[in-house]
Amino acid sequence: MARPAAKKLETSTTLLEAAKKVLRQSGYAGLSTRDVAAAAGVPLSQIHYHFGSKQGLLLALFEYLNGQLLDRQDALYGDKSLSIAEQWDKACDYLDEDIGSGYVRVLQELSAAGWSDPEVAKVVRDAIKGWIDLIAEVARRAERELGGLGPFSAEEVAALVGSAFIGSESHYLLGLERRGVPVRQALRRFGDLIRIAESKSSKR
Amino acid sequence: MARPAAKKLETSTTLLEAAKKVLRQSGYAGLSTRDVAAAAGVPLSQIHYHFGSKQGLLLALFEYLNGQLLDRQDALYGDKSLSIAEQWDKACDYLDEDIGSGYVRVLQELSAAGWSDPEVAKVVRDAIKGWIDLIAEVARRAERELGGLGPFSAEEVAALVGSAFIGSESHYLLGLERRGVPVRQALRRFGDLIRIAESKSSKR
DNA sequence: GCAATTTTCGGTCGATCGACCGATTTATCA
DNA sequence: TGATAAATCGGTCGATCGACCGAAAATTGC
Repeated sequence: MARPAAKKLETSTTLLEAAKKVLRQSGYAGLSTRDVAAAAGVPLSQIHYHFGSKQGLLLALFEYLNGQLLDRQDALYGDKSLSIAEQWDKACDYLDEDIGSGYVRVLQELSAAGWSDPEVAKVVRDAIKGWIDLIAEVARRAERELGGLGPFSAEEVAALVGSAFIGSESHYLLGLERRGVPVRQALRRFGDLIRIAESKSSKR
Repeated sequence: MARPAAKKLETSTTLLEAAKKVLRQSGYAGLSTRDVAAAAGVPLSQIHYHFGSKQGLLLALFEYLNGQLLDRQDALYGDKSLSIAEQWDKACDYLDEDIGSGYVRVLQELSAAGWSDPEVAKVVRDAIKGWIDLIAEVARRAERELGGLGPFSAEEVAALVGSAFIGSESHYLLGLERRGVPVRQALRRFGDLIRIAESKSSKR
């Protein structure tokens, strides 16, 4: 019954890191508690002791990873000295970084797991909703500074940008980029569009 | 011998339809050969007889569904009487239709399965690559008729549009739309942008 | 009508899964 | 130090998985 919070940093954190590693390598379908325990070098029963269940481990993993990213996000969107185009470029840098670290794979796997598991869906959805809200804020700033967003509302721009990034991740994981589809290049090009709009509005 | 002659449907087709149904309801993680066989009303061993393995069933399922969609796609992109904005609207209609029929769920589940399974990835990737190539053609047409695509190449536009649609599907499956993120509404709004560009170019 | 082939069927195998248990060790604090 | 709780450990349970088998039935070709 005892379900302590991560007090002894060692084992529970080791398990989360191991779960991340296994999820990167084998995906959600190939993720077994035994694999995670083996990767962590601890007995199987430790998973249920620390996280209660396999699902508990996954939810804890997502919050663990998301916590690592929150500071980064706040730093990006809180820095008012950056132009919107510079913020966009930075977001693209983050995507490259997250692909390299394997976080994208984990996020997409958990997202897919959410399609079947309402509890997982809630956690992932809330996180992505948070990101989209941040994007909407930037879009509202762009609306003010650049003079409108064409036919789009700020919320619609945020939904589109969020979809484009998530879809790009999916395409990348499928290997489309290596097959000639310029996924990330196209995302970065969008920064040029913002730059054009910014130079127009500054000349006004 | 009063056997129902009307229900002489091929067993393999029955199995594919059953697999589609199970995949819609339980996702890839919850897809077992026994569930499929039960949903189809045939013995388990029929799956391995007709498709060799579980993976063989999945690959056949994707090609089965994709074949149903190919005619529709060709009809959309082959109809030169439609304006680009009308083509966009129709694509949005198709998305609604595919969400309703459950095809989106199946496609996304198979796509996710491809992240771990190279053979599944190849089939899904080739199909999506085909769609993106079609979009690129439309983008080239837009480039000619509307006078350029801003900083984007046709291939980049295709990559962005493809990502946006796939990402929208993922967001929809997560339930983000019901939480106030205007996913499909934003996609449709993009048609307005095309209409603006078309009216400008016609006035030229 | 008969032989060859295709298809259907029930049953079972070995492997793996998540979960759980009791016993043992380690850490915490009076 | 001794008592109490937290944490670790090996082992095992029932369930489910994909795959496979040989026999039976249906279909096809001659």
